[in-house]
Amino acid sequence: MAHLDAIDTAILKALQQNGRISNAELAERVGLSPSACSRRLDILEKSGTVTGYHARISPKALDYKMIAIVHISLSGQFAKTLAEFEAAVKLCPNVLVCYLMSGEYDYILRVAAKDLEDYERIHRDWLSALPHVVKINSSFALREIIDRPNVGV
Amino acid sequence: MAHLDAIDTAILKALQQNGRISNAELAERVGLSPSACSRRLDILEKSGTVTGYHARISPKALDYKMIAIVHISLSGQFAKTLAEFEAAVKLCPNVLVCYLMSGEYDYILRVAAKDLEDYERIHRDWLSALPHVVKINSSFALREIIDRPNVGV
DNA sequence: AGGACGGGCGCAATGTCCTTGCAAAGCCGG
DNA sequence: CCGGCTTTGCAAGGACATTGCGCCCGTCCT
Repeated sequence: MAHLDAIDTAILKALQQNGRISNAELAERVGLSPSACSRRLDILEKSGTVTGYHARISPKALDYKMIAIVHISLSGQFAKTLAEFEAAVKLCPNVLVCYLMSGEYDYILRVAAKDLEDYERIHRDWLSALPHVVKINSSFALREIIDRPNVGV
Repeated sequence: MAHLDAIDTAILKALQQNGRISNAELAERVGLSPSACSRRLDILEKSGTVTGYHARISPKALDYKMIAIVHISLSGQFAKTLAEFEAAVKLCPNVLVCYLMSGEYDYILRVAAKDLEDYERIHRDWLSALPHVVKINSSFALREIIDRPNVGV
């Protein structure tokens, strides 16, 4: 992942906002010929600077109407304890985000569910089954105020 | 936003995973001719089912190395209080996610910062300036375990 | 039951776009 | 000042997106 100049940054910004823009328009927007732009983007992708392109789907369309924020504490902080927990949590497809945190709880999760009944199932079959957990605290999102894909977009 | 059949769902799933796939390959993947696929996608976009396409950039490349989770309590739950807070929080570009929550705190925020100094600036200039706030609790992500763009991908 | 209607499909054509080779221009170090 | 490296713009060939058109199938109404 080499150094990024102003044009690279412009390419990344444009694709953050519209990831399905054509290469021709992207080139025009950053002030480059299409071929040069395509080659730069190719480098950005292969170097891992661009990690992927994803469509954002209206959650209602997919029937995931519910977001839960789950705080979890483990029974210890040994590397093995953390590793086992993390390996297990990665298997749950409803967990969108998981961070190891500073502060009162060890992990914070963002979980998507179709409804309360679905969340009850996820909680029972997945979250409660995670290893080394000593405390789970679920809160539910009442309303989404902001959900930006990236900083400053 | 009309009803989605199996092919629509397949289109959405494919574009969730790779939002820059060509229409030709998308069509092949869902078992449709390119023209039919293009027309379906057009409908999905215009109906608001697909809300956008976004490149995912390695946070390190953009120098945002730090994620903070911020819990906030307000001085009341009146609609006007909430509305004023929400209007203000939307203006901060570093706030990636904001939910109105059930539970102990009123809002939960996910904030991106370049480093601790940058976060201190955001906290001072933005978060502390939000109206009606009576309590702010910041925790920092030590490590990212999962960050999925969508459910089940 | 039969015909009219409409939604959705595939095919084909045209215009646009992506990609790769190539030569020239810029940049840096020796 | 020169040689090598990088990156650019241009051109060509092949792939792709889009739109019109005719067809098929399911539905509704008589």
